[in-house]
Amino acid sequence: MPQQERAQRTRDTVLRAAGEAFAEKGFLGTSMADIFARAGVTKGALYFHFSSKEELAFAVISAGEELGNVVVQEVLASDAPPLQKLIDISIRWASYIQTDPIVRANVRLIVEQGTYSRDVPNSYDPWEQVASLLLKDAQERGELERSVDVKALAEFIVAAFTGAQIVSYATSGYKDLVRRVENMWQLLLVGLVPQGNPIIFFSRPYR
Amino acid sequence: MPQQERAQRTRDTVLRAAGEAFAEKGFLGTSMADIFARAGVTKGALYFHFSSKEELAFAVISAGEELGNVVVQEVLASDAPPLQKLIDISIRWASYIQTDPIVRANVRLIVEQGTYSRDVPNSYDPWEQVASLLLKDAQERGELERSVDVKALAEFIVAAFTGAQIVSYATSGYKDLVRRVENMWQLLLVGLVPQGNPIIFFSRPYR
DNA sequence: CAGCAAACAAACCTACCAGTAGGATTTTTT
DNA sequence: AAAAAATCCTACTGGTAGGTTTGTTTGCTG
Repeated sequence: MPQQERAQRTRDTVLRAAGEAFAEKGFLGTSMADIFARAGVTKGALYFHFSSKEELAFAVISAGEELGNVVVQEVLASDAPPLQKLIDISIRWASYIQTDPIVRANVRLIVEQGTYSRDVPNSYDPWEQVASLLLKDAQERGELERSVDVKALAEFIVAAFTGAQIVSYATSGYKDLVRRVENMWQLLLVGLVPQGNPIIFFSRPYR
Repeated sequence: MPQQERAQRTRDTVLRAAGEAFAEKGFLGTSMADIFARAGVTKGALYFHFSSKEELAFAVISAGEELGNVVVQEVLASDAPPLQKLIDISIRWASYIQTDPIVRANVRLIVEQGTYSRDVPNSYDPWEQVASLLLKDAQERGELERSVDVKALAEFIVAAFTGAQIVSYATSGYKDLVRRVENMWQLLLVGLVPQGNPIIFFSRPYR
């Protein structure tokens, strides 16, 4: 990794510029010229830090994943009930998608999977893991119907969230994403949460 | 449109080849050379029928949409109850995605929206319309909880289906798509269908 | 001040790509 | 069978892309 502060800074600006460009135009739609022009950096400087376009893309993906991990860790550390935690994670991640170029690039590059030569090992799996964990916890505490197959539900929640993101991007440029995610939870929870459990609040703002 | 049979045939093979290529590699990932090589046709012949890459892509999208319309019309003409119709449409469309290159290309090109210069007017809307219609019908017949906001539900169903498709592609190349869609319905219907209504069957095969 | 990391600059290379031009061939029309 | 129209073919063009090379300059650090 870079050994000077200045280097770290340029690396970061390149990464950010790449994030913006990839988020807007996708991997193949973005040229290296787009990126280093946007970053205000020369070609040489860029290639000093990232040896290829793919490597740069993967760096963006990783940076996005780290932000995801932070969100998950923070929410898990809170003292909310498990279902509430899951909802919080989804909505906080949704608002990250709305605002952070790196995160937007992350989700777009992941959806585009297959345009790269190597392929990332299943990027949805970690989210499913987290969801499964929390759902299982909720079920044990009687806050989720016992008849529900936790794994299947986790799978569905991740897919439904992904779909909300895709459709929201296409129709409103992510503007209505948080609303869509809240909508998802309202429709889902009707059938899955036993009567008499506490109402779940969608407390905004999240950032 | 072509005036000779021979021409119609080459047009069709080009369209099919383009569908396969776009489905596999996306719009920007596909070169015209990919397409006419796959079709076993020369460049000139291709450009006689389609004057640009974008036009070809839009032709593929249209062809896919037509197949979608056929599915919808066929199911609407059946005598199943409205919710069952909606489920049938979703599952039949899912199996089209699994098997038909043109349909696969259609969904991929639509998700990629934004890589083209012109943009298709909201491609999810027609599906939402159909869903709304059927859900409203179901609600009036007492086969759907009265408290449900039909428009919000339709919106969610379309997004959730789209998500299932995206995730299924990334993880299994569409192999588990039908299963995922069935899973979606099972989880959704629990809370939305009043007690005592007929059980809904996922009768396969659909083709 | 010596040595190395970082950044700049510009020319360069190779591959590929969308699209075009104009001629050849096939089919239809007269 | 001749003319006209539709279809198809080959070679070519202009441009862009990712990435390399070479050489120079700036800044940090010991």
